[in-house]
Amino acid sequence: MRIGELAQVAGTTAKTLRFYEDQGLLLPAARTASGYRHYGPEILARLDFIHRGQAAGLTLAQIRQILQIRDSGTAPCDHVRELLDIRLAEVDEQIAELGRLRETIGQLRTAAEHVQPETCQAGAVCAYL
Amino acid sequence: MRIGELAQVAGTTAKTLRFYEDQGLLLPAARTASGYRHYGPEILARLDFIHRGQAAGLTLAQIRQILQIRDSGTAPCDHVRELLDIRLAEVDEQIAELGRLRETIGQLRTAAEHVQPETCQAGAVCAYL
DNA sequence: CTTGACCTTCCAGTGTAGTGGAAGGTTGAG
DNA sequence: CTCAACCTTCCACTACACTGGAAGGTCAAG
Repeated sequence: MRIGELAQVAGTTAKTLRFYEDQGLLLPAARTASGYRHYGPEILARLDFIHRGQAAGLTLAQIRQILQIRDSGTAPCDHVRELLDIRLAEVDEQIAELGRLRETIGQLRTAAEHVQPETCQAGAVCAYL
Repeated sequence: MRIGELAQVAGTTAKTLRFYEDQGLLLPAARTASGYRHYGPEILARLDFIHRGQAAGLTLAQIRQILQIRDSGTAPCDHVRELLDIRLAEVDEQIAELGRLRETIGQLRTAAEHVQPETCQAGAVCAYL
């Protein structure tokens, strides 16, 4: 499979595949005599893994780490569990923070509802933000 | 007030103040004969406004827009209300999305709990991600 | 008068995950 | 043989809000 075909099958772009290789997420592809990359179908599992990792909100750096453990011959189970725990805690924190932000903005918006333009004439930029 | 002093009083850095001026958030500061910026105390209300806007999750571009309306002599009330509404919807959407992500990751983590390393030996990168 | 803290401008880099485009080589169908 | 469609590398750029550092000018205390 050439890079464009793989990109189409995997639902990405040739540009992104080269980028992934560059970033160490894909091992350097085999080349034809003329320098074209060519791939076997087993690469699809790796790309699917990358996509699943992204769907779970892992960074490419984290995904690369898992792949490198895998490539070194070790099962990355423990590391993956650890990353999922970290990610879970991060998401919980983000949700909590956004909840607080929502509260703040909601209050500002409520206060802004009943303000007359005249009140805005003060020296401040805006009375209710 | 010189820029360093203002930065300290306002809880920011001189670098950031120059950046804000550059970005159009602060009007060009008056200069001394030798080229030093100097500020009156009224600048503090503007900086506080910028900080409140950031705390509400507005981008500097949005804050600049409000300030420019203000600077043009119009009360920015309507625009601020509109921005708060948009921001509220964005935050709600982000919270919803993070909730879905949390669900996904939680399920992956639960599934990963009871996996034996041997299961990882399959051709795939990782059985449970 | 010197020294150190302050100020000036300008250029470059941070992190994330790519995207855009130029310049040039290869492939395969007609 | 030609031509479009594909491939290659390399460099620059996106958004966001700054931050770092170089090179040089200014100010105030001692």
